[in-house]
Amino acid sequence: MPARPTPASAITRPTIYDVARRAGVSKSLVSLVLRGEPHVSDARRQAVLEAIEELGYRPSRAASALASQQTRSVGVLIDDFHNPWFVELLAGLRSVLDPAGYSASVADLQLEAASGRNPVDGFLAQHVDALVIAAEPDPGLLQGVRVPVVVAGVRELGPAVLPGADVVAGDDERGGELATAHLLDLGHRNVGHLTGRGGPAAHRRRGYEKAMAAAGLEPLVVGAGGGTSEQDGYSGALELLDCRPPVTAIIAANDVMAVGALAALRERGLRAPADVAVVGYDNSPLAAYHYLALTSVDPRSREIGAEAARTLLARLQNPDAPRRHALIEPTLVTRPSTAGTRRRQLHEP
Amino acid sequence: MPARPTPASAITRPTIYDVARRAGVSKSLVSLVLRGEPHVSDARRQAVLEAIEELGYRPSRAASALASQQTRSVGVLIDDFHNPWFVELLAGLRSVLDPAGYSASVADLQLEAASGRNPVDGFLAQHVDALVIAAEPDPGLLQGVRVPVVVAGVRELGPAVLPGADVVAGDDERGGELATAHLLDLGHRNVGHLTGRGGPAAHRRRGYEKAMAAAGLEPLVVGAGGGTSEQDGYSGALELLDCRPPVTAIIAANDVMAVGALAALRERGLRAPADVAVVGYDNSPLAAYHYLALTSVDPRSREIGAEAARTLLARLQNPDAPRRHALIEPTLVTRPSTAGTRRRQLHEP
DNA sequence: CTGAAAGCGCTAACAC
DNA sequence: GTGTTAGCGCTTTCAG
Repeated sequence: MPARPTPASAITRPTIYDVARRAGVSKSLVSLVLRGEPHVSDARRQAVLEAIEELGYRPSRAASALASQQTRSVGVLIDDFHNPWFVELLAGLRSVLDPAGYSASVADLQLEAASGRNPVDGFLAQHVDALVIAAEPDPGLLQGVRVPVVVAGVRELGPAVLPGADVVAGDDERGGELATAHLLDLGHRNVGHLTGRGGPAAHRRRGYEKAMAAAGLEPLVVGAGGGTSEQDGYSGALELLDCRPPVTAIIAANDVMAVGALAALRERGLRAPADVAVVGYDNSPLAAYHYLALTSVDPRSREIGAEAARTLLARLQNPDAPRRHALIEPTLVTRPSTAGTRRRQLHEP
Repeated sequence: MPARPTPASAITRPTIYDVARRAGVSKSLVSLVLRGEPHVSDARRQAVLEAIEELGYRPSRAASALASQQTRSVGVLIDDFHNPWFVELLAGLRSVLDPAGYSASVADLQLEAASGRNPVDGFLAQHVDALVIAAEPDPGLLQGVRVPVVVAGVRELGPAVLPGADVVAGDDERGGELATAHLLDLGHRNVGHLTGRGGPAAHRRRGYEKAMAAAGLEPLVVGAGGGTSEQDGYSGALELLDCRPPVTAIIAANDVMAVGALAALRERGLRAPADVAVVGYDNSPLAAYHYLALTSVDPRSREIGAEAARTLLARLQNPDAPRRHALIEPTLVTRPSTAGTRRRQLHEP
């Protein structure tokens, strides 16, 4: 039977076979060179490399995946592309995955949900070798997943929904403590906290409460069960400012809420840090803007990503290794929003 | 020769063959059902669907791509994940691509460059059926690409680097005019502009200059050749504020620069809009924060994405159709940063 | 160290 | 309408 004619629209790309002929070697040898096997003579390796170059050859991932039963790709499930913390996470992941020859395929849970599809199914159809979950998805989504899973950044998900998954997360509780300790050090006593739904917010809140209790102070929390947007931070902060005695410092569950708090202060004719100090969480680009200059807890997302990738690689290597549960230590980045002590000037150097 | 043993780590997923056996039909029939062909009896179709359900069968994209020579996927090249304008673009793209059965694979130019790889090569190895370029990549990257390309959002790239590519972009020049006209309407005469490198900034600037000229006013531009970050906006605005006569309004090439301008105002003891009105571009989430409340030009990125996807589908259908070059009309979103006229109060409703 | 040969799971002719 | 069959481009034994 004659070969099927290639579709008119198909671009006939050179195959491993063309490379082999051009280099005067066999197909297998080309495959060996591509995979970086050491047992190939330099002369032939050179010939193959040149042929690849001359032909503009690019290996077909589809063919290689089909033959080897692995794609050397991992699916990364992000919560929401709007929330830029994932960018650093991704950079960290790739810094480890790339050298190991793995590629990352990214999906946004919000976007997928909006299209009514299951992002995990998509990854599975793609035959990803493993999954990184950097979100808090509906538990059902992960049901029946048979590839290794690493939960990155979100501490909650681990033991509950995914008994087998490794977890690499920021120590949000520690971060909450850090922020609170900083304010207490500055002499603040009436420190309020803006929280919201979700695992990370809950841990941050716990850290705050722990540090307050340790100092013998009464915690003052607002926003539990609500959202974590700028609007939520704004209305929560208004609530906090109406408390008596008035708060002299506010810790927000994230930077965006902290920006909302700044708006609330302004609306009340107050300034940060002169009247009320403000601390955010995430150390996002927002926090560094001159106009905002927020002291913020840095969860070190890049580290989390890199560690998650290392964990993944180890798991791929040894599926039966004991589960890992790593917590990355956050750091505090101080900026003018908490500069000096109370009643100091706004525009610090 | 005996079948090669499946690797220990491989998860043996059901194949089309298993489904066929289970449903009591042939493999081809299963394939037909999957592709939604109409010429299949309802009884058999039902049987196949049930078998698929029972087995938890998921078609292998690798196999299907290899056999059909098309992946029904498109590569989307974003400039920088930190800049969230791509989120809306992507949502627009997917709103059209999803129903058509295409999936989108996203890469970030910055991140790829950092790993020293060529994102376009990655897409090509993945055998994407088409490319959406939402960035201004090094011209060399696109050399020798043989799949259809649509340039989305960036007007410059089109004719110059990619003679064959369709272009769907925001009308940045119009946006610049819109912003300027708004300020002129408000009675401003000394309107300064913060610009920077890149095609979009250049068009926005041109719109500004055109509108100023039409009103018989002298344009005042700062930052040409520089960056477009918050820091650049900050230092540029400082420069603008030192001009004589002093500006009463500033148009920034994007929202982030506008935030930098706000910081510069504050540092000079000025306020927006009471002393100086400020306009951004992109209508990003930033602009909507209470604390910033920036009037901003909305490029309607979601529309751009949807239109780009439509263009792509049309091109895939008919490779020889004439090139399209669509410009999406931007809108202006007014907020307190330009509220009222000059010398009015800050906190508008 | 190299070459031959057998599929990976699926699609798309073609014959039944 | 339905079954048969020959590959898609690559990896991977296994024999030279």
